[in-house]
Amino acid sequence: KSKPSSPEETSNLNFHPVNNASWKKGQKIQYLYLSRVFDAVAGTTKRLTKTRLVSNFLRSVIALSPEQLVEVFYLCCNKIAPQYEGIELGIGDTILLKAVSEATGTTMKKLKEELGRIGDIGTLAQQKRNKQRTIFPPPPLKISGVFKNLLKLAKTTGHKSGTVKGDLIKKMIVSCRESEIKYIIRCLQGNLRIGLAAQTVQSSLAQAVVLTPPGGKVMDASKHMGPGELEEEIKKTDKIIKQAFIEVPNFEHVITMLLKHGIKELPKHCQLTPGIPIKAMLGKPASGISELFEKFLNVLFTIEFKYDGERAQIHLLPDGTIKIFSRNSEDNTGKYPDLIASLPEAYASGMETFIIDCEVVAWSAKDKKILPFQTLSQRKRKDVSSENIDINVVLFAFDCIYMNGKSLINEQFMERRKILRESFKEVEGKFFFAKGKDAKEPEEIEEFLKLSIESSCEGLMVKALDKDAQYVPDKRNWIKIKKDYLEGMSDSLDLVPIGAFRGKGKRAGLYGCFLLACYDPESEEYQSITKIGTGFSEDDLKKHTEFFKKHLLE
DNA sequence: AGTGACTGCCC
DNA sequence: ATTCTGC
DNA sequence: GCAGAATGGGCAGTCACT
Repeated sequence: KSKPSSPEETSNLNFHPVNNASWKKGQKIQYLYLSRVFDAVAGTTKRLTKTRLVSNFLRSVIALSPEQLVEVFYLCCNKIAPQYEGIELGIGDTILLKAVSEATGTTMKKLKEELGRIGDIGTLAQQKRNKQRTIFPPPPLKISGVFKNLLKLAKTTGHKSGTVKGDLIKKMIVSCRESEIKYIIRCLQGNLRIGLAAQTVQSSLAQAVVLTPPGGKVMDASKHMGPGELEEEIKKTDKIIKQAFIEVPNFEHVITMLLKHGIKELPKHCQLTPGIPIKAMLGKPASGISELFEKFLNVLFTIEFKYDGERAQIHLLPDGTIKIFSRNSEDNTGKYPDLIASLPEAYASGMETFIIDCEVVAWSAKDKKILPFQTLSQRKRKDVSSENIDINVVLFAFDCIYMNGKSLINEQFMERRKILRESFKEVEGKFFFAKGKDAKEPEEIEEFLKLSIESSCEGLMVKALDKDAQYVPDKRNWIKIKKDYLEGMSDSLDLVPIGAFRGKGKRAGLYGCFLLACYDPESEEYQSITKIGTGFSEDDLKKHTEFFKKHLLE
């Protein structure tokens, strides 16, 4: 109904990755062009449209500037490096506000005031920036320049790093045009907030390489395809690309291999490798035991204790090195030298390689009992050595993803569990298997849940054994049962809202969360207990905001 | 050297 | 982590 | 049901300031 506002917005049918691109072969791509795509993506809620918008841009990058595809991809995903490399920006809202304040000549007080209404530092900065008069046009920001600056920000540490970082951000801000400033800032916040993230960007890449294959002369492969063939190709390619990112969650590696070897050869070059963490398989909440039987009708399943600790994916590399990764693929190797020292007691010396999935739990050696999460969280995280360990820990292993050179992710859990149990043995106070039971009856599950709570666990994990029981990284294919989820079993508190905080992003203009208190009759005071910000429908939020606006005390 | 603000990462 | 929402 | 974006408490580590 409306004319396309940018080349990238035109449909696949009409889009030409070279003729419709805003830049020419061999040029550095301006960040402005990407920010225009982001604007278009933000302008729709339809994921198919978002995918098409991004894929058209990626097609131009493939056709004109494949050497910049990695950086473009990183910026679309709002990341700068693989998680396991531990590269952090070290920039939060406070530093950003300060930079915006200095770059636009607005006082912090004024900015904070307006931020309450607008709910987004990026949008706020854009408004302030548009009011400034620029004497001469700043040099355009390039994608590679922005990306390099992000890495530079991450590398800047130590004394006076705050000032250096602030100056670099300000320098970028003053070069911004149109909505660039908004996305630079949101990028620094680690929150693009345009309804675009990893999954959609990966789908966009798949669509792009089908239509405009890397290294070729074909600009629009759909022209040579029969009806339905394009959709089929895209579906197949989507699967291959996503699998590649699952097995090697390193954008640079996957994209380099994709450009070099093409989509068909990609799986060969992106395989699960000890030393590179994969995303964890997760659980989704069940609200009752009956739910399990609906889901696992005629399917074997098992129930395991859900330990209250920290996830640990442990790798044995061919050179004998052991590495430990967190739930979010952070490298926690340096945090647990004690586990690394003791783990070899749990397997035979002939072991070459493995990846196992465990929970690290705080442990009282004296009482031989597990301790609460709170205790574990007090453990040192850096420069831990055997002398300065104050919080003792123990492992509970529950899955095996890789064993002696062979990936097990496509094996059923029944088989993986068998390999885990055959390859490891329990070591008192150091290494245990997660307590489990292949229960069949609701009563048995109820009983086991009770036992888990009494044993200082959070509840149960429920896992299929021999059907649809592969290890699927990043998917919530397991089921978790905590007593809080169950009707009548959760602890509840009657609290009174005594304060509210303005919402951000899609909650801008509303109260986004509330401060709750408990009345103490002795002191005749309301004592604050906690904030709460989930469980509200959009309608609830609107109503609460209207209501509380009428009852403001200050 | 001590302290508080800020950030990132666990859940 | 929990929860809601558009597709 | 997926993907994304709101939101929570609480800890250790880092850096600026005194």
